[in-house]
Amino acid sequence: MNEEFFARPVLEVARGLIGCTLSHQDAAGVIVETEAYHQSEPACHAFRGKTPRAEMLFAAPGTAYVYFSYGAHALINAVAEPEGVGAAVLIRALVPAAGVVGMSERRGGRSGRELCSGPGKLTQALGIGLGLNGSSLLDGPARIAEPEVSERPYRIVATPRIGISAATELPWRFHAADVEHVSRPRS
DNA sequence: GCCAGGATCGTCT
DNA sequence: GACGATCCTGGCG
Repeated sequence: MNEEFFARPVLEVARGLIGCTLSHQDAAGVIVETEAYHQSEPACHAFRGKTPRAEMLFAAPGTAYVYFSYGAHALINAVAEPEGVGAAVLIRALVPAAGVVGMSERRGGRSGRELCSGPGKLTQALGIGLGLNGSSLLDGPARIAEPEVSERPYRIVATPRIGISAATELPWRFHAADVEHVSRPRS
């Protein structure tokens, strides 16, 4: 995994991250669901420019953008596109791959699908907090690695994004088909 | 198993 | 002063 991977158009990065592994400390999981956000559309925090919160979205590709949502949950994004462009990919769901015991402890004893099937759940399971905002996903505490096999193991489908009220028509959510561990829309 | 409602706080208007 | 890129709990069947 290198900076060039993240410097591409955000939609390509969002699709390309499916099947990659996100790790932090001794825990890791395979990414099976992502969403793309870009400064050109109103659902993106960078839509209104470089506000203090959104500033990290304009940082170097491969930077982690971590922020608090609904007062209680940390959500992690991978900054995409060349430096200076406000865009990032929200990691929405993982299939647990390593350190499952620790993940279960941090998730209050839950197991299986309930460990990582949501953006707030997976940060809690991996122990990722606000302190990781601005760190590198290439060589920082939390890292993203490409699959060991060259071929993509998952068939990927694109659907509308979840939990937003603006630009809901864009099919910028990507997830692995036929995988149980993706998050479920509240409908 | 399903649904309704509450928690909770940083950020921008 | 309102609003979220959400999750958990409790009530009911």
